Amino acid sequence: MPKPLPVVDVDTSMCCQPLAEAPLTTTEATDLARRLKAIADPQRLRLLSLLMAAPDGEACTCDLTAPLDLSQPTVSHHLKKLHEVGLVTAERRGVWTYYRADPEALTAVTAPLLPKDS
Amino acid sequence: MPKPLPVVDVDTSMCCQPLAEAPLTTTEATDLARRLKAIADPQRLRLLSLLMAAPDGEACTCDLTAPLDLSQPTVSHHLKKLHEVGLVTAERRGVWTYYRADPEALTAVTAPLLPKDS
DNA sequence: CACGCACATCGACGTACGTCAATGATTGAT
DNA sequence: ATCAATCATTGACGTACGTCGATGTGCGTG
Repeated sequence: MPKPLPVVDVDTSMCCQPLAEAPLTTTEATDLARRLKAIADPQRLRLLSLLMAAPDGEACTCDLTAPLDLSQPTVSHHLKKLHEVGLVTAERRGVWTYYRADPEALTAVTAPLLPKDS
Repeated sequence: MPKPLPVVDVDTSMCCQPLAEAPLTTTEATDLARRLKAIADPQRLRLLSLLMAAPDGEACTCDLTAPLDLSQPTVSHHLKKLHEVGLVTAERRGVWTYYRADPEALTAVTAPLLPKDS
């Protein structure tokens, strides 16, 4: 049999005491989820790691299609997704567009998830 | 006109030098993306924050439907998603199921995204 | 045993996502 | 001006996601 639970006033409308104020508002959660969705993809994670491991920390689109084994439009699409949330920067140099991962934007995504910022 | 780019051997098949080895393998990226997808949702982020801010760090399903303004099946679905990747623990006590956020699992998700672990 | 409560599962719906082939846009070179 | 190369955009396809109502499951009470 299960352990006896600390009964308080179960037969009322409220089964437990109300929760404390949540530290994340609706808009905060929406914005954070938007950035998290951008990196919550295997190919985009590999994309970021490829950029960070690249010489001079940058790479053009044509460099990324082969190691990811994806078509050029797909890589362009992923880079756009990452760019929209500010996780990568884009710089056009001649025919090529060089992408670069933004470390500060990455830490800004992980910061709200850490236990406490005391 | 754009700046003159450092030409090396552009007219060959390879436009640039190949990238350095990526620190993320395909399986690593897939696994990390799976856990990131679990938290890349506004409601699940609010769910986690509600759990962490709750008294004793735990709450049952019935406590979470009202502050999230979601139906009970939807909350149950989100809790299952978080449970599948180990971000929350579930403990049945009587009629209620008490959920609790796992701080170590959260830091394990953010760890690979931080700049360097030197 | 029968009833009520909390929770999980199922089925369905609309929407968003990941991917590609085809096409358009822009740049540098001939 | 024409051409080739890189990249972005479009349209389409299958799949997965978020949400709900309805239903099933398990537990505690009378």
